[in-house]
Amino acid sequence: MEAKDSQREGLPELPNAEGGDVVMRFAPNPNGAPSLGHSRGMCINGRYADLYDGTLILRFDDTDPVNKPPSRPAYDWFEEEFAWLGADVDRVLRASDRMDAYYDCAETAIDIGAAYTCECSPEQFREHKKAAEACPHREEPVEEQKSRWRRMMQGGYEPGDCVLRIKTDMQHDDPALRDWVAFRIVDVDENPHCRVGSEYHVWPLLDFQSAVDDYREGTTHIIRGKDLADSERKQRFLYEHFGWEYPQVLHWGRVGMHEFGTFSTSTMQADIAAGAYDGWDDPRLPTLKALRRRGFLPEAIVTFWVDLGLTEKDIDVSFETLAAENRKLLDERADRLFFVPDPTPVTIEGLEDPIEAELAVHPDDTDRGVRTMTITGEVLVPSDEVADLEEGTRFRLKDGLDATWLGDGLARFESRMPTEDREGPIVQWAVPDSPEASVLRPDASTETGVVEPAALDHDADDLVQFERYGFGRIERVGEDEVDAVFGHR
RNA sequence: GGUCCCGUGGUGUAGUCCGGCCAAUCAUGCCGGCCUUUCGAGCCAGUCACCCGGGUUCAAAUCCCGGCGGGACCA
Repeated sequence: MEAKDSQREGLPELPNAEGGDVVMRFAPNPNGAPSLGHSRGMCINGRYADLYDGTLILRFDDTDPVNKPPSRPAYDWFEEEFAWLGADVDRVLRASDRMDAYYDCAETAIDIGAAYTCECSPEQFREHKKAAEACPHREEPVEEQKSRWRRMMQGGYEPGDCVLRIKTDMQHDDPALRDWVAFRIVDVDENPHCRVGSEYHVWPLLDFQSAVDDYREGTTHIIRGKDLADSERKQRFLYEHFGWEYPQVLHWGRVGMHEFGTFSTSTMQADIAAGAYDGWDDPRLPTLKALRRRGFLPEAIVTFWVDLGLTEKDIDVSFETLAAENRKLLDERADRLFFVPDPTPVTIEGLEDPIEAELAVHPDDTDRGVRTMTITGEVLVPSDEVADLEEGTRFRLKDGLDATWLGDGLARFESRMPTEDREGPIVQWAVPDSPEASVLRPDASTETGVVEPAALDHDADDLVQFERYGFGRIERVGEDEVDAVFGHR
């Protein structure tokens, strides 16, 4: 590492990682498609695991079938997006596969007097909490606790009638930490879990499940949102009961993006269900599916997050910053194409011979060849580019010819390319009978027009630049038409 | 109301732990210019910041105290 006054390169060092054997985990709830927000966790955890040659775990914390019910396809989506972002996941775990381990821990906790079963109603316990006094169940003998736990496990309680609590400190300054709930009973007939159905009705809460898994998997470093700062304080009580060593924790603040607002998966899920969006890859959504669809490269997303680093500030970043990262990469890679939105015909008068226009596939790399289009007298141009042209104005059909606007869909040929000087605007164009094209815009509207024939040589998923229009991704290439999705300028 | 976290330009970010080389970094944005067979890229220039007030010190973005502001969790 460099001296302290040097500019930071990449991520800061992980604290207490000298000994190697770094184990990082990314632990989402698979209740929808991974969002840009999730990708922060994937990128940063992935990068650290890489940097320290450590282990990277993808762990699904899917133990809340009621409030944040996981969704079946989301598990695969997370694995796919993780791979897309270029991270090597060493292990994939699902909390819902590990219920026996949580139960084992619960029983041990009861045996050693670290946990107790509590039949207080939420209201009753709130009173105890407020009064900083133990509830009557806390001090009952272990045998009584075990028997109530058995009753819980055997289905002898209704949801809410009994929970398992971890003993902390009923006088703790922060009431939220006083004897927190580790397990509760769930009505799984009403809320079946998408993977294990109604097999279990006693479910661990996140703080317990996550703590146990972090220990069992040997997690050395946890990076999580500072909204979960209380989790650490809660979990430390559990770790102390068991004599475990708590991992290093780093926090980051909430991230929002001006253009998208929230990254909330639950909100997106609800909006999609309500028909407000066409699906998880709707271009209006900040999901990785949508961004990929718009032609974002994983490297751009990784760089974007690494640049932001790990700050505890709550920040609102601009989509433009992400687009700028992507543009840097795409500018070099994307082949150029002519797209003419909302075309209107223009007749060029005074053209004696057809003009063969040569268009570089990439303006900075002649090795990539040219496309040719022949202008014979009529071209298609974007309506709004000629709408305000005054009669007598010189303009240029880009890479084609210079002409003078005569109004009313007529223009007079002046000179072929290349010419010495240009005056007036540059206008995009296509030849008649060009393939039709549609571009899905970021607001989910569709812009239709024509595209140069060379577009038909592209394949779905190719990333291109429609000159003077923007970067995007080809979504479908048909016999004589092309669908694309707009990414950004 | 309680507990905790955070305050550097328009947006992010480096620097804060270990005070001086910080009249403060880099990116993005914006403004202007150059270049240009793209409204992309590139080049040049400009714009804009250490929340406030005290204190310590020869010296404070950096340490201390007090405000103010924002956020999270809990109630």
